[in-house]
Amino acid sequence: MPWDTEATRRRLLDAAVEEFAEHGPAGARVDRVARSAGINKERIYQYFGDKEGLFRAVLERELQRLAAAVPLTAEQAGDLGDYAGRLFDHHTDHPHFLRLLHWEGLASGGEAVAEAKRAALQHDKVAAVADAQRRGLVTAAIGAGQLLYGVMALVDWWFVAPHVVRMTVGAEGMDRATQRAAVVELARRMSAP
Amino acid sequence: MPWDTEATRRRLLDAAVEEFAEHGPAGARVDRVARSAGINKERIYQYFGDKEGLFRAVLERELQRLAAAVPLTAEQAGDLGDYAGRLFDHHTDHPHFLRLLHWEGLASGGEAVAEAKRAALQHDKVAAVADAQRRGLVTAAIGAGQLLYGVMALVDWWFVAPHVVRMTVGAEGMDRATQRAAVVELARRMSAP
DNA sequence: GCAAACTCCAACCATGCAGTTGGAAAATCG
DNA sequence: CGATTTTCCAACTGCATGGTTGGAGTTTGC
Repeated sequence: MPWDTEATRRRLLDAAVEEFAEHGPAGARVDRVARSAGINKERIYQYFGDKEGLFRAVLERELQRLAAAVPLTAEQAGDLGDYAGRLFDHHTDHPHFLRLLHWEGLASGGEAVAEAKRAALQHDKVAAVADAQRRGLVTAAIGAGQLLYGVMALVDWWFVAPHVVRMTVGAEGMDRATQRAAVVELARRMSAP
Repeated sequence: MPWDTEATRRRLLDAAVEEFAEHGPAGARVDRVARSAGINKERIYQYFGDKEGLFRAVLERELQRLAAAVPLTAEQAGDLGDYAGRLFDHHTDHPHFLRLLHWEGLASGGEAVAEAKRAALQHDKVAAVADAQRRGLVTAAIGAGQLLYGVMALVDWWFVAPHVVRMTVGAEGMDRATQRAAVVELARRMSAP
């Protein structure tokens, strides 16, 4: 039977996403990742260097997926409510990502994973919003960066602070459809010209 | 020299706030808390039971401080932009709290610290917003709970995902005054009738 | 077909860390 | 003052965990 190193890698990453999303960089256990992937622990160190390297690899893969799944072109920037909805949907389908992102934000003090690349990507989105502002589709009362910030904040918080949400809107307000509608509406109102 | 157990307790809590805010429940080191407080580690276990107990004590104290510092009465709920600004100011002055809150959200799966008490407090705020809606000061197009959610999300994200913010608005957009103005404006637009 | 290079694993190691213990100094109570 | 209780601490323990090693099986290049 031939080696399938790519599959080994992927299985490790799949297990690692779960583990890191659940427990964060500090709480994650390398042994658990290996066991859950059915691969020997030593492979992790061979492929990814150390625990932090594994975390970076995991996060980069998820970042790539998000960027591919939820674009924001100049056309699309005209309706930020729609963008908020699409973002919300992606996070609903891939609940790991936002947790990873916020573990990263809380844990890492210095430079972010793939900072330059991500900054460039964000910059493009801000430019798209600025374009929509110029065309009068979106309010120009606030900076484009700040508007984009607002949309991200509105979408993300459900996933990042679910316990506060629960205490605020109650169990009945935790329904995904209701949340989605609220986010879209809030984003629209925020960005209306 | 007489004992001052209250001071011991307080010094431990002060050191623990720093430690937990910086490293989170999993990354925090009990030894470090004790050393930084200049108190023996064993005291922590005597006073707070275990590491988790210490975390709970820390969080409860900060929650109390926030509740006292940034109220939301029915009168005040008429201007959610103002509330957002006050909230922003408190978090700027006490940067530990939001980090603790989000470590809690990410780490703990089950019940939140002092859940019942906090839920009641949030409920009061939601009621205040609902009242403002009835008086026509705030939009009724969205539920009161969802509106409050929006304000919290807008305010908190600066502190919780600073790395993403940095990549989005650039170093020049990280200025506190600019951020505050943006939050207030966004909250106003969101909640305008 | 054989040697070098690569994949994989079980067992091992060192250390960092949450939690404990035994006892000394200080306060309290009679 | 003496007995008892409480505060405090240095030193210890046991274990979980990140990271390593030596070697056996597998593929590839010549």
